[in-house]
Amino acid sequence: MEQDKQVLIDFIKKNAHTSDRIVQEIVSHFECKNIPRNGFFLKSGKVSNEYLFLEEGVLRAFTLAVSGEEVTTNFFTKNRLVFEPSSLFIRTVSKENIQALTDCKGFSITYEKLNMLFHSIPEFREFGRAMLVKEFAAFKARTLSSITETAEEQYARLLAENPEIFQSAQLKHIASYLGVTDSSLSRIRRGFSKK
Amino acid sequence: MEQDKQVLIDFIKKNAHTSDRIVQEIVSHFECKNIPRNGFFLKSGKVSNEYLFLEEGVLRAFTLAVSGEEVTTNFFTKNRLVFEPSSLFIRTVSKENIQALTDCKGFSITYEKLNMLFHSIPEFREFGRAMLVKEFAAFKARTLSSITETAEEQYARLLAENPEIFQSAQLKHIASYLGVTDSSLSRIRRGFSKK
DNA sequence: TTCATTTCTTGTCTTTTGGCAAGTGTCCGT
DNA sequence: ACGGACACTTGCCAAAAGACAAGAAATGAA
Repeated sequence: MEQDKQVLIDFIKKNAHTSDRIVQEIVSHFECKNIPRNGFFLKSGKVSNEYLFLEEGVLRAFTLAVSGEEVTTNFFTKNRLVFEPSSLFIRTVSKENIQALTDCKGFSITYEKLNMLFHSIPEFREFGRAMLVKEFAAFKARTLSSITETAEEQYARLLAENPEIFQSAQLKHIASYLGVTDSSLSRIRRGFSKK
Repeated sequence: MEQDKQVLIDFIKKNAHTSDRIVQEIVSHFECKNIPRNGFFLKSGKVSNEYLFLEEGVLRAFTLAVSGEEVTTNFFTKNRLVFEPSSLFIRTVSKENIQALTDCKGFSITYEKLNMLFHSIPEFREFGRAMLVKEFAAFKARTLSSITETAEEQYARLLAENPEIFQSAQLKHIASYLGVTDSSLSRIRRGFSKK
């Protein structure tokens, strides 16, 4: 029985400039993927083997700092791709975990099939490169804002741009993403870092 | 007259698994590129059009924060590639500047030729993807350390891993790279943040 | 509903960092 | 050698953030 892949089809159409027939061929290799809340899309120590389009839900990427606490490195929200480039594409052991904060559903494809499509469909290869570069650029932009903006400004922007994260992530998850402690973030929230 | 491209040849051989003949074909499209100290490899507002292998010298990438001051986002040292992925590959206007801190020499290829080689030589395409992913992974690793490590530890690691940067970069360049002010970095250097 | 666990807030205090600004040092050109 | 521009250091004080701990609020299970 076939799932409704319309959202995935629209996403690929928008980002790969190719015919409807080829888009159909591409999406036919994606499989429905559900991850329950708290389930893992990727565990550190494993080699990532999946490329996921997230149709619904929120995920969080994190790594363990030397001190032992979790540091959130990314959030993933609906209608975007979820993958860990270095582990997936260089086939190395991942340092990151990617965990579902809510029940998630989407469509995934294995590394092997993804590569097969990259080889056989040049437009999809371009799509893959564009998505990789887009992730890279987004990551750079965020890093830059972590240097130039205060935690307060970053919080405000995250809230404006990705409000759905705040429905599912804990305060400490967001705090470590912004590089502050959870008590500091709690104060920032209340609007008075000042006494 | 031909320049000595041996270092470039070795770099590509090490990172692209292909025949000597194809490596020769690839490097034949690279041209000698010299950038004098303080010259720009890329200026913000322009679309990047070059992919550079740096044989000798040090470059610095930076952007202007809203407050107006320069924030160093990267350093490039010899025997690695220099490029700005989002501007080069998505053909967007760059927010970053890449400027030579010392006289630099290397070999560059235009976007157009690079793309042509990516299309005609699958192994070089793989090389390109691997380099992109490698840059991405390195960038992520650095960002992570900026959250989990103190400025002091980051400074120590930068000094251990890229001592050549300290020969050519100013204190304020390194300070903004580490996300601290130059006076703080000066204190860190002396080893007494403590009174 | 009630209890227990977890999450979040808040107060106090300490440490770190930033913002000046003055002082020292270094490099260049004349 | 002199002056000037620039880079770096340092002191002082203020602002920001962290550590720790107590308490409030929310969540979930029985």
